[in-house]
Amino acid sequence: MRFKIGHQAQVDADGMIGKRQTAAPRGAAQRWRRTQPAEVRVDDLMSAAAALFIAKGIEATTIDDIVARAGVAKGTFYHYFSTKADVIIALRARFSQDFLARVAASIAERAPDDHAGRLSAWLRGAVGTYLANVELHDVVFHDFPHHQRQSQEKDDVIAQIVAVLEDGRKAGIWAFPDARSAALIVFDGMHAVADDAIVAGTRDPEPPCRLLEEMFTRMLAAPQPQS
Amino acid sequence: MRFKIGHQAQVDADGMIGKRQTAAPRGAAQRWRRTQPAEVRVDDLMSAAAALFIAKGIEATTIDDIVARAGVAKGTFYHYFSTKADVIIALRARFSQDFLARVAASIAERAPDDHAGRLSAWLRGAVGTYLANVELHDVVFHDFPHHQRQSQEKDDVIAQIVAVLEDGRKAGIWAFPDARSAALIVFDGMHAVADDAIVAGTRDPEPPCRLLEEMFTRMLAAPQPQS
Amino acid sequence: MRFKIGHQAQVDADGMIGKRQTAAPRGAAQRWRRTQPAEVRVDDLMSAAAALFIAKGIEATTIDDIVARAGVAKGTFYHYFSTKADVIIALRARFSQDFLARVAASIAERAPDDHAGRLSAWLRGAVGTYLANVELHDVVFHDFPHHQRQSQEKDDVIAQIVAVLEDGRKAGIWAFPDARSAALIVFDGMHAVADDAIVAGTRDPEPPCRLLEEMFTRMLAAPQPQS
Amino acid sequence: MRFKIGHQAQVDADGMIGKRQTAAPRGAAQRWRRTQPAEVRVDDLMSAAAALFIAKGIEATTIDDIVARAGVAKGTFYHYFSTKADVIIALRARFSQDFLARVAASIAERAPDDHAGRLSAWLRGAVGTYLANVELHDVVFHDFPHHQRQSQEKDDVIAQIVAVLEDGRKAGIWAFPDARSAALIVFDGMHAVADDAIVAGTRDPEPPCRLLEEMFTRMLAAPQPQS
DNA sequence: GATGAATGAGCGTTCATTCAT
DNA sequence: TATGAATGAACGCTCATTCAT
Repeated sequence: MRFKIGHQAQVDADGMIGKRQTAAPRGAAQRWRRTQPAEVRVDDLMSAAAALFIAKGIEATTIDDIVARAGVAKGTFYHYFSTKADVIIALRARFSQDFLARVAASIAERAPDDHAGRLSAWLRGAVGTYLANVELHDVVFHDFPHHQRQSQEKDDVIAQIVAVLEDGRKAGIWAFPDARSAALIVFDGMHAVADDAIVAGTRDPEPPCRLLEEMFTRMLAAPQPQS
Repeated sequence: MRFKIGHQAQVDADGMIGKRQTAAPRGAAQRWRRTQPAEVRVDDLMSAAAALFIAKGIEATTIDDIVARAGVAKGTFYHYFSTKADVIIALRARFSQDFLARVAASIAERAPDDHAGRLSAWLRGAVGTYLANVELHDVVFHDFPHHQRQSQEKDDVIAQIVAVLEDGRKAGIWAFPDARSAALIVFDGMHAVADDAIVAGTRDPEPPCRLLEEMFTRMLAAPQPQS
Repeated sequence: MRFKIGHQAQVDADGMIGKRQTAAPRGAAQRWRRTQPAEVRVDDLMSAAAALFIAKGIEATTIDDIVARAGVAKGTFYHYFSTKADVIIALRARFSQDFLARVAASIAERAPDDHAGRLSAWLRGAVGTYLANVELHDVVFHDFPHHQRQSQEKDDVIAQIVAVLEDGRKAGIWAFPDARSAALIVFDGMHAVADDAIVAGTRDPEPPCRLLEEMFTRMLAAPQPQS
Repeated sequence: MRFKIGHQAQVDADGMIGKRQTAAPRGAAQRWRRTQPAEVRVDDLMSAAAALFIAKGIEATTIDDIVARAGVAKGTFYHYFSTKADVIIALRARFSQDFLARVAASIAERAPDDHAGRLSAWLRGAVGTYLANVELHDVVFHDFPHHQRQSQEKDDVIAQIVAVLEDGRKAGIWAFPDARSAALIVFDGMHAVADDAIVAGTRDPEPPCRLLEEMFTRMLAAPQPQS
């Protein structure tokens, strides 16, 4: 099964975020057009860049490398991006949209009042997507110098978690002094534990997910009313 | 009050990590020595680099900038460091040593069996030091491309937290499925909340500290035995 | 009289190997084109480099010198050559092609069965071309560190001599234990005697040519059959 | 058997030219002296340089490399040599002295009137020494930029050959238009054929020696008087 | 839209050499 | 003699960006 998210990239059943595989290969029924729709060119360039960034690092990747891999001329790159940093920003946006979409899909499978289940779904969706795309994640979120402490991307994800948490609080099963802070701990804690799993060598998302579930369940649990 | 940590840097009462201010200016009683003890030269170079990295970013800082600020010739830089990246690594080590030392000092002020107090001390020491040195922290831990998911530096801090947590568990006041994971959540959660405080514009460590204390206290609390 | 050899360089009646002098100066009927055919740029760069190498030596010649003389930007140099050593290699190839062509032309003027004449033609062609281009020869064959004991260039020339010698042997006028060795002695002996002539101050090719002819004629002569 | 030549180096029975192995190792009966006799220091430095030049090439060898290998401080190098080129020149002189001495010894084994034998001895001595020391030979005679077409070193060897040839001419067994030219052909021809043997992969001096003997014997042979 | 030759400021790094001790 | 920290001019090379076609 394959579902399309946004218009730039797609997430397949394995949670891989990456180069779009056009169902109908270009040039099948028509002659090879040197002129491609902007969308396709942009996508080719971004995918080429992503692959190279992952393989050799951002700094070591030159525009020449990117255009060579994308099979276009140097000037073409500058038709679509004004700067190398531009591609990274675009890549970051694409990554985030996909992450958000996938995690949202994961949450949507649970009943609206299954708060524990929704948190668990968030964790499983997030860890799964993260583990499946660490290299790209690192490139767009860490290797890019002068990273922003504050970013729209992170804020969007935090908002997503906050929504889940607030619902649980309203239902009386969770309690916390500040939803945003709790969400931040959930988000960064998730990354920390997932990273550790990677270092440990396993890419099986189950163990870190269970761990995170237990820790955060305790952290968020509303004090039991005295009977 | 001023206390010396290690031999390369020092942390003063304000928690600032940085350029050593020599009490007795060099050359007081003697002629200006072109030749300085290696320690001093290295320190000068590192401090100059740190200041520039913070001010203009790593990439934008040239070796020329660094040596100009340190008041030495370009060759001298390469006498002590083999690469620009070398300084960053040295800076990272220095930062970590100082962080560790300061937090350790903070913990040491509490009684060995005051586990909650020790965790609180860790949090306050960590948040305080972090807030006081974010710029340098960012430079050495984020702006440097190809950061390591796994680093000795982080591991050392994690070990420090693990020690505190294990003590509390042995005392029966805390429970958690895995000490290392708990420590990772504490460490990265601390950064997340502190970062948020910075974005919010306040550098007062008190609010984030309280928040973290409450969240982590719940997360770690051992279930109350049924009476 | 001027005849073209290959497409990169030419040898004029004086036997000078070097900068192409375009008959019709570029831009005569058209506007000055910043963009030149690759051939022309490469040629300009190589000729500028050759002149400078001869004048100041390879090491002392900087890329800046070369591009200044060629009237292009530094980047342009690296558009066509990947390294300073690259130009030298190209220069070497160009030199050899020209040498080979010129000597071949000299030989071709003699009758195919005039073996002594062909050897003489080789010697005269070789000495003449060599004396006319010693400086460039030295630069590309001696001043370049890590010269190869074995080179395609030398082998090509040796093959040329071997062909002449073998023809003479088949005709029964020459005898030698090993054609390649004989050719090597002819080639290096030629250089040695020509060098000595240069040191002696004369650039008149006649005396060394006569000397070489006599020596090699004796060396190669088949023993006279007893009548 | 071991015989000493000059005061700087020695040639052993195998014809190896290289680092002096002091019979009585320094420091045997005495304490290690930081201060060494100038001779020893010079020798250590030259040998260290030679080894490095052979291993990594002249350009790639830095003064730091040399002093590190010789086990002295940088300043010490400049006590004994004023320039990197200086060492090469010294190495060249040492090489030539050894070459000359060894070949002279080889010749001296033949009777003064055994002209063919003396030429043969020269060839065998020269080829043997050359093959045994090609790497060093290349370094000091080829890899050094701006080589001199005319050098005292080469002239000395040429003079040695000239002496042999003239003796043979006076004895009436050889004839040639010019002794110096003949000697040059012998010298450079020897190098050419020896080089070819190296490329061919054999270091057995016998085959090239035989070849050279035959070629040069014919080249030099006085025409048989008509009976 | 697409090309790719040309640009040139800029940077990290090297290393022979000096000289105060 | 011997040291080795300090020097700093010099250089090769990079690469993002432009623009005429």
